[in-house]
Amino acid sequence: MKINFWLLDIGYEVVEDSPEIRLWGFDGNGNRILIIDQNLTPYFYLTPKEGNIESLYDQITMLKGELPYIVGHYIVEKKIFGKPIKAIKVECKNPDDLPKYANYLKKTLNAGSSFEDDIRFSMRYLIDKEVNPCSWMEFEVEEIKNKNFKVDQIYLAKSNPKKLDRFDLPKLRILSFDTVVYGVKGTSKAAQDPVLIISAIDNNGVKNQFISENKDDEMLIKKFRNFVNEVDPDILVSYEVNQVHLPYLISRAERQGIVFSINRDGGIPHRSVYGHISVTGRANLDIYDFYDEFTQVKVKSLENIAQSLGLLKTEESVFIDDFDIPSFWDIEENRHHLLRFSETRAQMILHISQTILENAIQLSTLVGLPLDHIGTAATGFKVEWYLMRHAHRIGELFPNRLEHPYYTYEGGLVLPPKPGIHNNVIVLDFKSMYPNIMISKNISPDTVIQPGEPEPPEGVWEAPKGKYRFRRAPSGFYKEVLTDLIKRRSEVSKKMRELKEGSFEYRILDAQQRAIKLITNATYGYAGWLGARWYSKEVAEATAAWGRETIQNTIEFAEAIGLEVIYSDTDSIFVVYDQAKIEELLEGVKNKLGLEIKPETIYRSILFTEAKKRYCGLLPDGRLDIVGLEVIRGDWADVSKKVQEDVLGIVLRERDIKKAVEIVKKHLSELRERKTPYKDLIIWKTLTKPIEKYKVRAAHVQAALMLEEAGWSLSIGDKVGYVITLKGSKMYEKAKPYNLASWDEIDVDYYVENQIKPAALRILEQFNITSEELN
DNA sequence: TTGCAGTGAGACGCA
DNA sequence: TTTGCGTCTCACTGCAAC
Repeated sequence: MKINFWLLDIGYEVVEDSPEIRLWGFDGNGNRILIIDQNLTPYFYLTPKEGNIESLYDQITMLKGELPYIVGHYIVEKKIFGKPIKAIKVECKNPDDLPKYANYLKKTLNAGSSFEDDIRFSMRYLIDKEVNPCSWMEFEVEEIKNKNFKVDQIYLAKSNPKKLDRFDLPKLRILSFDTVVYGVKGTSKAAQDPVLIISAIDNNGVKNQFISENKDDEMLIKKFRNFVNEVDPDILVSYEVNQVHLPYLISRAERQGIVFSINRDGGIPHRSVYGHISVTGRANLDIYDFYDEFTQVKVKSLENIAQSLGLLKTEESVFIDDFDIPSFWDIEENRHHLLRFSETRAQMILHISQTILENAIQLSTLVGLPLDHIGTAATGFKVEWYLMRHAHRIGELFPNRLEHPYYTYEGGLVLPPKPGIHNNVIVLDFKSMYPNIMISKNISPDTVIQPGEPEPPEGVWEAPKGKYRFRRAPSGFYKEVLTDLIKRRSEVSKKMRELKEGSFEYRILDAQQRAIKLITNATYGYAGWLGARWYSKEVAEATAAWGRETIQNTIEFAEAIGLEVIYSDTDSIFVVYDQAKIEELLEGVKNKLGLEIKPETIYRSILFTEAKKRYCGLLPDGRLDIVGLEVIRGDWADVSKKVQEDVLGIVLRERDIKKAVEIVKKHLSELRERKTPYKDLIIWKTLTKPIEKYKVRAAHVQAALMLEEAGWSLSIGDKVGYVITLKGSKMYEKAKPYNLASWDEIDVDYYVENQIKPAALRILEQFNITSEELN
């Protein structure tokens, strides 16, 4: 029989010596189903050291008796960096041992290289069968019974999947949960600290709260496990679920001999690639992994993200810090606050997940990674999986990751700005400059002409300063991929224009075009990444060089026709508005450079200091567009950021320097009178390496040490919040974690001289205001 | 010992 | 575990002056 199928999760098992792919998802009627596909044999490729493919083939034939795990081998025509080569496809029984087999054959047979032995079998399946997760396909299947999986139906695949033109989403059951753990000193430890509360809520309004009895969490964990299985969510979501909640629950369960079986195959969640925790048959999403979607939130916490999305109502904002949990739990009449707090968190997680999910699903479909890997896979890998799919279609072998020497090259061009306030300034942007350059110059690892190599008959594109050459034809790997991406994005945008903004289809397409844009724009960076399979310094460097040349020419042209250029950074120029001349510029750039430049923002006025990459513009609707300045930096105390924002507002909207000075003074006297909220004094900084690796003593590292002493365990990527106290003279001596200090210890002078004044003067110095005038 | 100029580490943001 | 460009603060070093 034929069925429609929407893929949610993929895995594989080796059953009785032969591998099977397990596809978890939905049929066309909304049933949760499992399709088992046994129609793929694991394999890798082998190439001979010197040209003689037949002899390598024969050697393998002769070895076959000794190597029962090799089930087949064939000579195939492939390409590597565009060059045709012959390779041997070696098929094996067990997918987990491919690298081992490949190495053995390389050693014994003195073969040259192996390829694709490091591709996980489930990814192999997705690529080879051209299956995209989170999308619809058609399968010829046969129903099977007698397998103990938590699904409505189980089928055996009888055909290869066929892509369907169907874009709706099945009705996904999303379960959000939050755990509260008891811990007297610092970070909770599974060995001693019990789980107090688990709050769970699904997108149908089903909710439950599990509470420990006298800090015994055995029943709580069992009940939660049963609840998950009962609700049977397709998507499990929480905040820090991969690093904190699930590992903790698993570890607590293990200690008490509870089988924490919440997987659809009856198993226990396990750690998988990219540090993510896999719950077989479901997609486990961690809001924490979708950091980049909330760049405006500087200190990433669930509450801050919720607030930025307008999900946090003031009456709900009972916020309880980790270190306050015991006091709320131990005092019976306060306990309801804790219960309410946890429930609110579960609700916030559910809300946030719905905004994330649309983008994640489209990204998953586009790059071909399963939904639960989308958050955890770094950008470079997302690009790479996308490229690998394309490579497979055109018979290109996936290059192995090689060691490359560290190499830097010149990047984008940044012009020093003209300081002061300018009126009516327009920003002109090159749209996707790097991808378009890569297309127009056919820049790709497989089109590079090596030095000394003769020019091909089709001719070459020569990068600025004659550094690199790229053949004009045929089209290279990157050009094909990027052309296709750009074409797809413009098709999606075209469809969107016919739809009502905010409609379901519109939102899906919007998420789609965002996914495409992400991959398109990351391709240049990918090419310059040392870890990339398709790394090419020629590609990265030449693209940047042509980029500089492009913007340079644009600036010169703008100035030649009498436009005043205020500033320029990489692919944008800021000019004083003059309609006729701007039209001339757009036309000229299009004709001369073959690239499109588009008017972007118009500022009523804009303020620059001498510094590059920092400015503040006043938008037509009266909002401030602040770029690079302290206001939008996460490593300044809120009090300084507020002062600077106030100053910018007055300076740009009212042009009243005196008033701006007064407002600074007002903030300073509030601080001196200790009226400034304590939390506005906290400075947050990230630990970017293990504490012992730091070469100089820094304030946030010292604060981190104090936290560790007090029982917290910190890891790379954690933000440390500290305040500057009166004790000591060096900054690192004066710093103290904010939760271990209080207002009385604050060094007011530091906040005056090193926080508020510098932030305010950054702007006011432009108007000759000195530090003394702020006293 | 103090002051200070120069250098580098470290964090974060822009395109 | 996408790139380079850039700002800014503070620690550290070495040297001169006290």
